[in-house]
Amino acid sequence: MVFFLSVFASHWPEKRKQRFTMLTRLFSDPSLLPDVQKYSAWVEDSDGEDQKIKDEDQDAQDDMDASDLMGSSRTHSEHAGDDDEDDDAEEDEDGEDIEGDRPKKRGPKKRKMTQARIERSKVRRIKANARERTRMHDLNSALDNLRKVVPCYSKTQKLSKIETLRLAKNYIWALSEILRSGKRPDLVSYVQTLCKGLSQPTTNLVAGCLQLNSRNFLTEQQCQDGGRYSSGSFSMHSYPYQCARLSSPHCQPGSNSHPLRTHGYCSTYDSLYGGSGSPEYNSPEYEGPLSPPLCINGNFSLKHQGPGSPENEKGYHYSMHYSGLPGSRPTGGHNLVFGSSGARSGIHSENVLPYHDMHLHHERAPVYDELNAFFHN
DNA sequence: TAGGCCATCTGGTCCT
DNA sequence: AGGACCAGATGGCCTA
Repeated sequence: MVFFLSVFASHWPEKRKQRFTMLTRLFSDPSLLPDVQKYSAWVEDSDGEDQKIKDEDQDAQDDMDASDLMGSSRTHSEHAGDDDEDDDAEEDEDGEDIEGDRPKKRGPKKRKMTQARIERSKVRRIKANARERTRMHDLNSALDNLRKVVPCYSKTQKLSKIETLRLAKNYIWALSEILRSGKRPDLVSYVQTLCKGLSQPTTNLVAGCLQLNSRNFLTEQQCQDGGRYSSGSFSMHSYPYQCARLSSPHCQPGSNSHPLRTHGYCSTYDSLYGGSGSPEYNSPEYEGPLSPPLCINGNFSLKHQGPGSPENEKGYHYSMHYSGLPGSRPTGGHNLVFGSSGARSGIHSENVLPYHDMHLHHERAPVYDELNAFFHN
């Protein structure tokens, strides 16, 4: 309390703010009533004329009605705000006193807070907190799933939420551009697109994941920041990328051959195009599947979700599918990377994981049939 | 130590 | 009345 007094006394605007917070908290917890009393005393001491707060605090002690405690704590917030307004009036308008004319309390008449109501309110608040936690956990779980399907997934060094969303947006954009143009993008443009709007660390990370020194493109990228994406973002350079084995050594669990494997990363582009990962890289920190388990024809899969996962519980489906041709081997639909055939792009069907390795339990979506048809034609 | 990120609590609002 | 969603506040943790 001494601390509060000293702080409040030395920082008046901050004091008002904290008083507001303090009020709302005090009034939301009857167990803090003693503090309410202290607070009231302090208000009297510090404000002198501010009798209103004290009176209302006393009311809180006497009545403790439900609206003060829970759902309609706004009433007290308003009063706190009113107090602020009064303070402002006292400070800014030098004594324009409207307090006397103002009714003490607005809105519907408050109902008496019985002990039972207090208890119900507490229980309601606890349940609401639990629901909110669950909701946020579900949200985070979904975000984790998103992290797994954007480039540069790592369990050990996760992208932040905002960066994950940005990268996902860019990733969708990049894939859309690929589908729209039907052309293989050059790596630089690909990375540029992925890194639009990302922070510098994430940009470096993505670039690193894609085995590209970010300095090679950062300047250009930054020049483009704030501008519109150009349809020419993906040019027609013929990079000799090949669709590496998605099970390539440096991306295999336990293989640890990628430099970024020190952070548990593996890149999509690297996987798809046969990055320069060299076998000497070793890291023991691989902890999960590559991100994303995707071939550029739009098929990707998520790690198998247990029956208890929120998505499964709620019947969500990530419709990433095996898209093999009828009668073909299951891997047939995966050997296309920015090209119309595996031969043309230097891809062979053995360069991708077997169907059962990559796609555990996904359904088939018409859109991917269309995409496959597009790439096959 | 400042700043970023995150989890949690909380109250408001809307809807059923 | 209660649940879902949202945003603000807060404190902890981590890193440059």
